[in-house]
Order: sequence, then structure tokens, then C-alpha cells
Amino acid sequence: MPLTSTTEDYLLAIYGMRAEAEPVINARLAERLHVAAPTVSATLDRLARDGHIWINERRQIYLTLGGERVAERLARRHRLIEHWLIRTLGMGWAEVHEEADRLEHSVSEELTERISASLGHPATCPHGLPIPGNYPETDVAQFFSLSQAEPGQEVRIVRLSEPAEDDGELLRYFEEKQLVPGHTMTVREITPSGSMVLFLDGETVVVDERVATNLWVMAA
Amino acid sequence: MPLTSTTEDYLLAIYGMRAEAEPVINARLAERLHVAAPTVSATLDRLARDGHIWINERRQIYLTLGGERVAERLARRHRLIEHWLIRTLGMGWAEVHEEADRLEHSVSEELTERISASLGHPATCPHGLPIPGNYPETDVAQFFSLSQAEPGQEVRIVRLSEPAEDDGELLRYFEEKQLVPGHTMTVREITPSGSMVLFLDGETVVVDERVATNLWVMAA
DNA sequence: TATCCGCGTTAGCATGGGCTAATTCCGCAG
DNA sequence: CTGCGGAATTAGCCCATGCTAACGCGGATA
Repeated sequence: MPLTSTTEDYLLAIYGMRAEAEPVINARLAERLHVAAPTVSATLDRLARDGHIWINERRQIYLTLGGERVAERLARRHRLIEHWLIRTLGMGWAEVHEEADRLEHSVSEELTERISASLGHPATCPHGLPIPGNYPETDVAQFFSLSQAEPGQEVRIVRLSEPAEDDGELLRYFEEKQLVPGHTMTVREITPSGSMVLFLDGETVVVDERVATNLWVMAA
Repeated sequence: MPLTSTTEDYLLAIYGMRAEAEPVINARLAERLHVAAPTVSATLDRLARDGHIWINERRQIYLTLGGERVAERLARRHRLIEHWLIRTLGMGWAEVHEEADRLEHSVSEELTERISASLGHPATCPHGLPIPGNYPETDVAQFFSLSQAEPGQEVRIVRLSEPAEDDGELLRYFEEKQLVPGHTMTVREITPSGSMVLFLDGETVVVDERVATNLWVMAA
């Protein structure tokens, strides 16, 4: 009856991939969770059996209402823990995700709420992802991927993409270049290969397409 | 190769029972960990196979040097976490043990050290148990169980017994009666049944033998 | 001495969560 | 239409962790 750490990981992964353009399928989960395809099949069978997900005829995976509630609670915990580690213990912006990935499974509801309160109920995690339960009714529609921005446009970073959080190298890069939520920049030009020339903090930074797709922005 | 949460629980349990008068045997572990005897046998086999414990001819269980090192690190984490939950989040003295029991398995070495530093490297957990690595060379020989105290003696509580930590009801009782480390009291009398009449904080408190054996004290 | 209690092991089983190798299936490109 | 690539499943295996039922053994006690 109680969820295992593994099944929680699956639900959270599905939750995170849900909003992407591509449908959530077995193969994507296998990549994201670093396990073999048959393992995913078996685990998804159990998740479906227990009413957390359902799978349509085209093998696309969806959370049930119950599964979504579980995943939201986990995302809330994860993102609050990240904030907490930075604020009360001075851990690094690029390292807290990994630590939170383990802690999210063992922190109780009560502790979660105490953490949220002690932080003043932040609306987003340090990487800009919304914290369910704390996130106000914001107009999310105004957010778009940096890779969609036009030359000349001035934009403000609002958050990372979901998958970027699992890429430690990318996180360290973002931190180093100060490509973090809240910072504003101007798009100078876009090269034929899709790289973007940015101007921020008085400096010129070039990011390739992969990097740009992982940063969400809004018009500044 | 990496230890599971389960094997960590076993090592920590053995570590905690090591100092008791009774030898550590299969049956005691089964009770403490709330699992059936054959389960304990199988898990101990694996722990011995992996060099964490050894078992003598009379089936008494001992930690190897490696096993002890692991257990010490876990105890350190557990006890630091308890302090942290009380100090930074205001959790209750009687509740933190349970929360720490889960968190101890997912907190990294680095986080542990940050916690210790942020707390000023406390020597003991909130229940008085020593934190390995922080505990100074203290004369532990002067500690004795409250049940060994003489009528008329004035004593100061230094810590709980190990098993007391796993008994939530007992913890709440200790907290309510302020039978916590640092507090001083006088033994008024000892009844034939082993109950002790204590005088502390201007009040008379009666504790039965089970309670008294779980409190360690020193002459005040 | 006979019995019983505490203890441990053996046998047998289940479940979760992993794996590889091989097969199947579907859709798209040639 | 053929073939290929991606995706999923099947078969078969492993290990850790739990259980119950049954048996064996040794010491204490009636």
C-alpha cells in the first residue's frame, strides 16, 4: 500500500514530463530513470494495477487523479527541500537537486509543512519550478522557451526545464554563467545553427540550442 | 556494494545494542526491528558475507571494524538530524527520532558535515546520546542507570538508554515529566516493587522500574 | 527423567525491482 | 512492397527482503 522510493521516482518523472510536447512513453522513462525498458514495463504495470497511472492504446502514459496528487506532493517536497538546503545550510545552487532527490522520499508531511513555513512559503524552487500548493495563480502562458525568443528581445529567466534539473553539468554551467531565474538579458542574434548570442550582466554569452531550450523566459 | 536502507538499520541496531549487558542475538534483533526470525537470519548472513559483522559459535553478533565505521557514521547522522529538526524547525523532542530514522539513510556526507557545523558541532543528540566524531573524551564510567541510584542521592540526567529512543510513548512521557538530559533530581525512596519516588522541579514524580532503567544519570 | 520454552534454521513462497536476449509490431522511407 | 528503426513485450534470470510452517536443539524446570 505505501509507495516505494522507486514508484515515487516513476510518478515524479511522469509528472515532470507531462507538460512537454512529446507524449510520455516507456522509452522516455527508461532514459530518464536510467533503467532498461523491460524494467519500466513491469513497474508501470504495477503502477497501473495500483491505480496511479493509466496507459492508452497508443501506450501513452497518464497520471490518474490519485497519481497526480502523489506526484504533486513529491514535487512540493523536492522543491522546498532545495530551497531549504540553500537557505539554511548554504549548499550550492547546482548541487541541491541531487540531494533533494533522495530526501524527498523520507521527509514527512509534517516536516514538509514546517519547512515551507520557515521559508515563508516560497512559490518556486531555486531553479524557478513552481511549488505545488504555494504557487499563485500566475499566467503561465506568458512563459516560453528561450529558443523561441526573437533577436533584439529582452527577456527574464523564469525557470529551467524539467529535464535540466537532472543534468548536473548543465546546472553547473547555468550557475557559472548566471543563467538563473530572475536575471534579465537581451537576445543579440541567432546563428544558423541555432546558437544564441546573449547580452547579460554587461557580458556577451553564447549558448547553443540545447541550452536555450532548457531555459524558460518571459518578456522583460 | 552500496548498503541498503535495511542493512543500515541492522547495523545501527547492532551498534545500539552492543553496549547493553545482554549479548546481541538474532531474537533481540528480530524484536527491535519488528521482523520475523528467519528474515533476520537471512539478512545477517548477507551482512556477514559482506564483512560488516561476524557471528561467534554461540551466535552472538559483533560488528567488524568496517561495520562499526558504517554504524558510527549513521549514528552521527541520525543524532545530528535530531538536533537540527529541533533547532531549525521547532519539531518536538519526542518526535524527531522517528523522522531521523528515515532521513539518516538519505543524507549525504557533505550535508551531514554542514549540519554539524551549522549547529556548532554538538556533542550529543537531544536525548543525550553521544554524537560520534563530536563527543569529547568524557569519563563515561561515571554514568549509571537511574535504577541503580540510592535513596537520598542527587543525580543529573545525562541521557536515555538506546532502546528508549524507539519507544514513542516513553519519549512523550519523558518530555512531559521533564525527565530530559541536564535536569537534576533527588531520589526520595525506592518502593519494594522497584518504583522510584523522585523530586525534581519542586515536584514529586514516581517512575516505575522500566522507566528508571531507561534513564542514565551521574552524581549531581 | 520428561517436558517445554526459547532460539535458530530449513523449506517453501511472495513481491519488488533489476538485467539480457530475442521476438514482435508498427510506421515510414525507399 | 520491402526493409529498417524505434518501441514494446516475452522469456528467463538474479537478488534483497519479507513471510509462515515445521523441525531441531539445548537448558531449565517440574
